[in-house]
Amino acid sequence: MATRTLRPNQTTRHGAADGRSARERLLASATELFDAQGVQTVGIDRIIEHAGVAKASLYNLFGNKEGLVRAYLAARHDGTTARLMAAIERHRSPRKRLLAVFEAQGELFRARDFRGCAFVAATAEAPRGGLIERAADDYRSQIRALFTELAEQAGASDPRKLARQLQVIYDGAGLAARMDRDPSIATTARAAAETLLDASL
Amino acid sequence: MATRTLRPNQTTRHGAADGRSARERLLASATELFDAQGVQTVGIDRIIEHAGVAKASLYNLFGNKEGLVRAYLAARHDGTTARLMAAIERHRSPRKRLLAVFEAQGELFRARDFRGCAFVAATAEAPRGGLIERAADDYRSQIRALFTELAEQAGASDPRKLARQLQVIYDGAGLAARMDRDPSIATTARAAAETLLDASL
DNA sequence: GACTCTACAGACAGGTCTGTCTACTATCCG
DNA sequence: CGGATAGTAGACAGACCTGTCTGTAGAGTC
Repeated sequence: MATRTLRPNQTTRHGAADGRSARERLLASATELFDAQGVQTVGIDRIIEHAGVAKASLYNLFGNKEGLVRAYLAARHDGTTARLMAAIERHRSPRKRLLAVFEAQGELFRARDFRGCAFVAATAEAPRGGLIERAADDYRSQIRALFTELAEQAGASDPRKLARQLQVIYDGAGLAARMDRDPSIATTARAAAETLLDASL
Repeated sequence: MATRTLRPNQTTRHGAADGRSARERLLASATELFDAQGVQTVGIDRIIEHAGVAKASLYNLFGNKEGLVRAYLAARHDGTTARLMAAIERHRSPRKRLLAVFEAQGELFRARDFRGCAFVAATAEAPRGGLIERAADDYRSQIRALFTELAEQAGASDPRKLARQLQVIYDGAGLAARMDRDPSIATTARAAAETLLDASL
């Protein structure tokens, strides 16, 4: 009874022990594995083993694999937008608020386990027109709306055009950071954003 | 014997009939399916069925699935760089040559079957440090060298910095075109590239 | 005509995948 | 105590995966 802690995420039934519920452990496990190896590559069995959770729990909680993927993407969506908003809120001047997005992105890149945008990876092999594509569309339109608002407040003469340009840079930086395994691309992206902002006034 | 043309890619042995060898048909089939559904999702069986080729031929010609993926990526690499070079060579002025890259990219986006950069998709679920990642690295460093050369010739004060910025835009445009299913992003990218070029002189 | 090369057809092994199902159990709440 | 809740363990079906193997056949070459 005392010697029960065999695996890191082990628990004494009912999701107690480390305080995390089966749902939390599954989501954490899925996030880790999906990020590292991709949604298609990682199977259910590996996720539940790593989480120390029964397969039935996964299907009770998420319905099927796609449900788990959606939850994983939703959590990422919320986390990323929260991060960006927090970085923006640290500044008053519209110019600094806009550029703060690219600084927050740089912090993300520097995280040791950064493996690129989850939506980009997930949609690469997902069926077209499915729920995963929809989740990605939602995420992207939210980011675009954010850039449009920031561009307006910064006084761009054509805020939509600037917003599109900024999103291209945001996307490109995220992609380059992953493909080249080079977080320093964020400073390049910030500089480019600044130049485009100046030119748009 | 006369009624032998059942499937589109059917042949009368020895790669004759439609003139394409087993290798060509496999590569065309793999390209079509990989582009549409992803490297992990598409299995060997579907490729050979679609190509009208025996499984043994695939393994004789490419060794294994990874070999086929590499050939697919190599063909894409050559095709894309050739396209870009051709677009560049149509102009004399260094400025126009540089911007021609983004115009060529726009043409690519407008192709009906555009599904984003194959290297981005393939590396999303490929094992790290493997041959696929290597192929992507090669491709990217070649594109970077191209941008650096164009930036030098266009008279940028810091050609490397401009090249990195341009590659970010190039990457971001390709990603946005796929994710948003919107080829018009190419004109946004071209405009951004022009602004950055002007600012870099 | 014999030989070699290239290709086809398809069975097969061994493994992995998702998703379902049965049976059991610890904890909490009333 | 007695149920409800939330979980565990693991067998199982059915599909699909990669890769190997055997056998056959057309076409060019000597």
